[in-house]
Amino acid sequence: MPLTVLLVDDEPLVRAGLRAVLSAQPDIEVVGEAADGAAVIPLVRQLRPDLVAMDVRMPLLDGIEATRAVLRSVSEPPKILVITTFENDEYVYGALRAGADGFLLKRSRPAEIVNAVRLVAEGDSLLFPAAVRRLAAEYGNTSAREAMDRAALTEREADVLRLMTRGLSNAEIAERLVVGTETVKSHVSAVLAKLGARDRTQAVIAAYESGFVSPG
Amino acid sequence: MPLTVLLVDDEPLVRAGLRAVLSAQPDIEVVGEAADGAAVIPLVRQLRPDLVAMDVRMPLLDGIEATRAVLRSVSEPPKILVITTFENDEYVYGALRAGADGFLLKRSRPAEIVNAVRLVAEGDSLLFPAAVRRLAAEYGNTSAREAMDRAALTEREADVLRLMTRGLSNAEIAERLVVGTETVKSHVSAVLAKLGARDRTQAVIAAYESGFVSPG
DNA sequence: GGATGGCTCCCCCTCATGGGGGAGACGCTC
DNA sequence: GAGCGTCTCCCCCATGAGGGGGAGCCATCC
Repeated sequence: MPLTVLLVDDEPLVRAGLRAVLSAQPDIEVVGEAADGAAVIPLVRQLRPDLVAMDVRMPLLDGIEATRAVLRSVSEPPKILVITTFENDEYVYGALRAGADGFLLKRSRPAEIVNAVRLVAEGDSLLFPAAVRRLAAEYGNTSAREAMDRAALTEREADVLRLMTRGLSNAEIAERLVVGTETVKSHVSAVLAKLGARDRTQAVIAAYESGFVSPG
Repeated sequence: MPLTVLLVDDEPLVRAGLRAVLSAQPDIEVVGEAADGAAVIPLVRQLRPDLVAMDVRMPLLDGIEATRAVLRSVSEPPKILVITTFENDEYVYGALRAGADGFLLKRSRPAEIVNAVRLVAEGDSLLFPAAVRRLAAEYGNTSAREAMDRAALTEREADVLRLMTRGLSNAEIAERLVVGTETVKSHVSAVLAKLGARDRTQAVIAAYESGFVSPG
């Protein structure tokens, strides 16, 4: 059975784009659309989607209030993926506090969007790596490392990512961790998926941008 | 005899900060200040400093031209340490090509600033510290200055490295720069050689560690 | 003029990388 | 006990990446 998604955005163009990107996936089905937050609750009750992809800035009822309302009024609420244009959107922080499971930038590439939908639907939290640092700053007493944990990296995956940021190859990481190269490849693939990275270079960039590691 | 330093920066605040940091060292003496590049040459002739700490972006005469002018017009030129606010290094690489001996980010910690001044004054160069050391080790009796020259990126190579640090593939870089992928591969190979990196991931790491780019 | 260096593009080649599957062992929770 | 997640390892496969060559064009410098 496919992954069912409800789209909520006041811009028809954005909805059309998301529908095109997501419907192209065999395992994802867009079951409905809404143009504002007020229409979300009845649609969620009626359609029972696995995930709601929702803009944070909308008329009538914004993403924060809509998220809160959905979580209150539905017994088995869908996962909620908040969509935003800006990285440093204070609305995102509010939405995450209200219970959203992750957020995504509108300018993300299609592959990243699909990846984010799948990850959040599967229960992992997802924060766009470049924004983790800012969120960590906003949370104040929360460390960047803890914010990174919201991206659901396991201990071993974090070990692997750390060695990746030292420039090690898979074979060298395997030697360092005393495991097989196939194991390292599994972990690397998991890291790439969770960070929304296409290759290890992008993963290292995400690690620096997120504060997972710092220069010097 | 103390290490004599001439400060050149158009911002009085920066000069005051550098003076405070450097004067606190018993072996370093700040012998003069200048607010723009045009004032550098007469001051160098008059004061004969061991080292000039110079901002790259200045009115009238920028750091690149000032560096070139000093090296041309003085028989025994001082070491030149280029200071920059940004990791966006068009100017820095221009200055290094013009003959500067190293560069430093303004946001460096005081200890790093002092260290950089001492190192450059002693004849060591600061560029990509890790890469320079590797190159020096590889080429044995090669001086640090020669190693740095090898590590001085051309403009095009800097362009490529910058796009590498944004996670782009060779094909994407080629598209962005409107050249062929073979050309990009040539530049990438040159960048890897100059940075002492084995692959693009290590090059990106070197870029972050050196301040060529910075997170956020 | 010749030399140098940067930018461009081409060939061939090897191999690490990453995606697609799957599977067993272990420890945890329900 | 069953289920789940993590860690471990395996297969096949396509391809991007990087090394080692070479070459032409152009600007600058001597």
